[in-house]
Amino acid sequence: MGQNLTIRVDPKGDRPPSEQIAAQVRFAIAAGVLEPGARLPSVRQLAVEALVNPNTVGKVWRDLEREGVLESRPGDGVFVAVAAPELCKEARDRELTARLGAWVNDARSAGLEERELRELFERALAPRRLRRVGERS
Amino acid sequence: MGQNLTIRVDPKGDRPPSEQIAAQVRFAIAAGVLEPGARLPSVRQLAVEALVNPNTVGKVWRDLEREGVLESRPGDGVFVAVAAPELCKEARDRELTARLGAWVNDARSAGLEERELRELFERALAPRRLRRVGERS
DNA sequence: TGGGCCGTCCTATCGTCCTAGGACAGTCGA
DNA sequence: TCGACTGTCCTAGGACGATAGGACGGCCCA
Repeated sequence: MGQNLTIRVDPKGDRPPSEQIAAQVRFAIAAGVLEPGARLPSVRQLAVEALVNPNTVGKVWRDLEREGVLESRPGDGVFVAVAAPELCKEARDRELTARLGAWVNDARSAGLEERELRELFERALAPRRLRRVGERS
Repeated sequence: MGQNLTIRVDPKGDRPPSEQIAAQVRFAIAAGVLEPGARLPSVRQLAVEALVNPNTVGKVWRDLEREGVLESRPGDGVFVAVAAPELCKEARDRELTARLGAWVNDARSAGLEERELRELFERALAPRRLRRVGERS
């Protein structure tokens, strides 16, 4: 594994580009795609790839450094910190739990029963796959 | 059932107040809390309750009228349209499906296995115990 | 040593959304 | 008819984030 990282930004998304980039970097580290010591793309390079302003990328690098996820060496580049995987896994679990909790909350307030929640969940897990009877969970 | 409607707005939420109000109204209609013909609170009254500007509420009422969910009678009030439940149930299912799909997508890209997704889901349905994802007991 | 890349910082500008306050016409009941 | 309500519309302003462009010093290597 290592420097295989592609950042995709939707400028019209409901979350600002800087947050989208930060989330994707954190998830890549949590997933092990980016390991401690790995070099991240330069602000100018990623800005071209993701079609955003270099300042936007720079802001993300600085924010993530303050979190302890990245390590910036001016004149050299930014790198994944040693403690990053731990931090990112925690942040990932926190965020995914919160989002799913909000989803369940909203779905219930919209009048859906638990059975319907499970149905939607199974469909989300296998959107284009027919469920097989007795499939092992 | 009927006029039992409380709107809660988080001014610091990631979604703007107008969308929060619109979503809650749509969900209430889909859930049957608001039935066709029911009167909604006036822009000024709801603005006080939800701590937002009357213009913000007015914008929501107008947007929902363009969707066919509400019916505005100037000088009288706004009311739930006849076709609203159908529209809102469709919108609800569409939104919940999209959000859950994005969640599954994100969780997978963050390195979580299907088993862990199911764990998180079960915990979100019944948040009794607190245990980290993938932690061995 | 010089050139090229690196992150950082600064100011200014733009767009979007909500806020603010006022003005208007329609509706209803006393 | 009058007054109190209703939704609608208008302009102005502020908060926030992204954008734009430039300038600075650090690092590496030919």
